[in-house]
Amino acid sequence: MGVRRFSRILPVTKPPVHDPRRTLTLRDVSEASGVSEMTVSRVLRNRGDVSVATRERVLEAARSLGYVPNKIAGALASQRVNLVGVVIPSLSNMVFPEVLAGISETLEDTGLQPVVGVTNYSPEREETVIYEMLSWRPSGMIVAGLEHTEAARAMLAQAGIPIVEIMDIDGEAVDSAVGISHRRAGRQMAEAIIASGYRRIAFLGTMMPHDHRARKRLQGFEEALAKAGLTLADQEFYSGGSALLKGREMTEAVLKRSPDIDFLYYSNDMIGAGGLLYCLAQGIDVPGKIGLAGFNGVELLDGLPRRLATMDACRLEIGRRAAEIIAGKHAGTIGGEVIELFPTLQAGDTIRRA
Amino acid sequence: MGVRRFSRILPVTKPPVHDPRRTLTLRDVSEASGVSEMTVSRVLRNRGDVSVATRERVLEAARSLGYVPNKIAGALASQRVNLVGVVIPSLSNMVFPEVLAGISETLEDTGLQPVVGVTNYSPEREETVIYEMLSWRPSGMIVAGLEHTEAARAMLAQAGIPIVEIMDIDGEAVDSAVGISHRRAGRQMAEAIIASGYRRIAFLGTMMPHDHRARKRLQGFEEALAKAGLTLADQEFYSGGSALLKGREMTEAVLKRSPDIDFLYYSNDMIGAGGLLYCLAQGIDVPGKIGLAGFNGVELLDGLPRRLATMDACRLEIGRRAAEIIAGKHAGTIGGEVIELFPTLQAGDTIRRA
DNA sequence: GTGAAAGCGCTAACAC
DNA sequence: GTGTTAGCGCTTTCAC
Repeated sequence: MGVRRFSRILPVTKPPVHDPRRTLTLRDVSEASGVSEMTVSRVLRNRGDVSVATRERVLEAARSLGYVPNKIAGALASQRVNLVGVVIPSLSNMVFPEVLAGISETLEDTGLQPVVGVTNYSPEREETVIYEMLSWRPSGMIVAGLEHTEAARAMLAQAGIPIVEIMDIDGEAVDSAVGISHRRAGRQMAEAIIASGYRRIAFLGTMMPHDHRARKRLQGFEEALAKAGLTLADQEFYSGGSALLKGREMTEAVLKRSPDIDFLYYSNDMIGAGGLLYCLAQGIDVPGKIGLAGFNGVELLDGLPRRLATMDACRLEIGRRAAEIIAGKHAGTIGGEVIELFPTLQAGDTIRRA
Repeated sequence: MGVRRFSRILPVTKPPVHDPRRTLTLRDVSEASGVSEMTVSRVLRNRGDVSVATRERVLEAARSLGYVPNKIAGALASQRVNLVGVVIPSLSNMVFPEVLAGISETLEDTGLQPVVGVTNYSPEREETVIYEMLSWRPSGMIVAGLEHTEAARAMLAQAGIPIVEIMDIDGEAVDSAVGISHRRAGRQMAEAIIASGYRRIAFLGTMMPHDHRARKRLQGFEEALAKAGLTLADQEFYSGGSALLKGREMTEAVLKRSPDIDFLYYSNDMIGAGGLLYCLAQGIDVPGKIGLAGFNGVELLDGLPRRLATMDACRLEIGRRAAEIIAGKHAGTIGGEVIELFPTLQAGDTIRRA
């Protein structure tokens, strides 16, 4: 962004607010209310029987002092931490916020709180994030993907808490897993495309060595092509920048280079949307002359002039199921669960009816 | 999403992995290495002088055991927590992930870690999130917006740590603040629009009673209109659903209802983009017959057939500055800073040149 | 360069 | 129903 910015520091109009004074403790509430620390603790946690009178006195004291319990001390003493670590590669891909939404929603009435860590698709960064999270002794961990460093896998396996790897099931899980088979998804899309009569098929995707799920989709896609005696007619990769714009640019590049292409398979909906806008602007007959498909089923597609073919990645459901496993809602099981979800192919308006 | 899904639970192929055994402690490392707990602690924190030999022995023991330090105990003992609470209204509005990126980037080499909480634009939820976060005794808090419940303000003020309210500076900050004046932003956009000769101006926005910043922009916008002797010719509000789609629908509704409208001001870029796509599809002369403008400067706009006029909200910069304040990089100040950033108006291709 | 003792602020377990 | 005691696993401080 080559945008110039100006800033000024306004004069301080009031005294500094955060004098690092000692924060309040149970003892303070105890003294203010004339009730023992232990009973104060009970009131504040709604544990055990406390007379209404004492309870009121304690709550009043706590409220008027502005007491906020120290969970660090509480967690150390009780050996319980109401935190669930969630490790994802990115927040700018809307897929992950949606998974998070599913997790939060399900965790809401369990007293558990998700804590998010972002890895930017870097295995080393992931290892660090996992280490940092485990050092807070969370009640469970939800980690995107099945591919981790040796050390990360070892730490997770050692942690003694439920671990759920999400999004993908094509591989070996540390403990539990909830996701779809991306390889199968790629295969299915290829089969649908071939069945609709397309033959000169190109792939356009991200150049991210660590996006294993995109890689597996492409792999499955090529497997199905091979079974039909086909190979990819062209490929184009990108990294960084506005996905929508990259989609336009890559599409233009591919169509200029290989004018006889009749199908464009994108590794995600955002670049697919860019490609769709480009084709429409060029007056290309979609899906007559050229068909298009993406992956993810993102909400954005609803607003486009034509509905891009895609596959729903079951994001919300994945989040929910993973959270349920952590919350121990699957009675009778103690880890080791693998839940496969099955995405639906939405043909939209960019694949010819077979 | 009316998508059917199927799932099955695959048979467990391996023994459950997370038997909740006791996790390792410093003592375990101490015993395994034959070095005192204290020295082990020093090695693991790189504190004080330790002989190379002992250091090696300790690290080897820790590594082979797979020891992960317990930060809960560490934090309690040292009274230091390397966490920074970040409270934002939403993750699905790309604005906030970008602010987060700025925060993470700046915090990276300070040893501080951001922990994110999401409020869904609910003041009560915000109060809860703030309470929960403060109970972990973070080193600082970054909170979106200046409007909070009484209790939330009180807690923040009491916490004894640096508090930075971000995004907005039109109001009273608890401690420090970094943001732009949304009222001024609305005013500026209105002035630009009027200067370009538009007169029949409509507003299209979210119906979110707690989106104070959108409200302030509209307010500033109307002020500037009034100064020019104008009032809004029409308005339309929405909530929920795909913003891009809503943008199309709202635009259609407004243009049908008020055919003489010559400008559409959107409260965010996403609905603005939907409106733009609608106008282009209808063959409306943009910006000749109708002008359009949004707010935020989102990356997505780069991929659209035409560049929507917008104002950059300085998201990355806001994140960076806020993090710098928390990290204590503004030497000589102890809170109470207010940093105003000045967004740039990007006229794009959807406002007539004056 | 290394170790021993005390205690961070809470809660589990038990007494009364 | 309420209080007392003993830690939780580290780090601080001070001694050696």
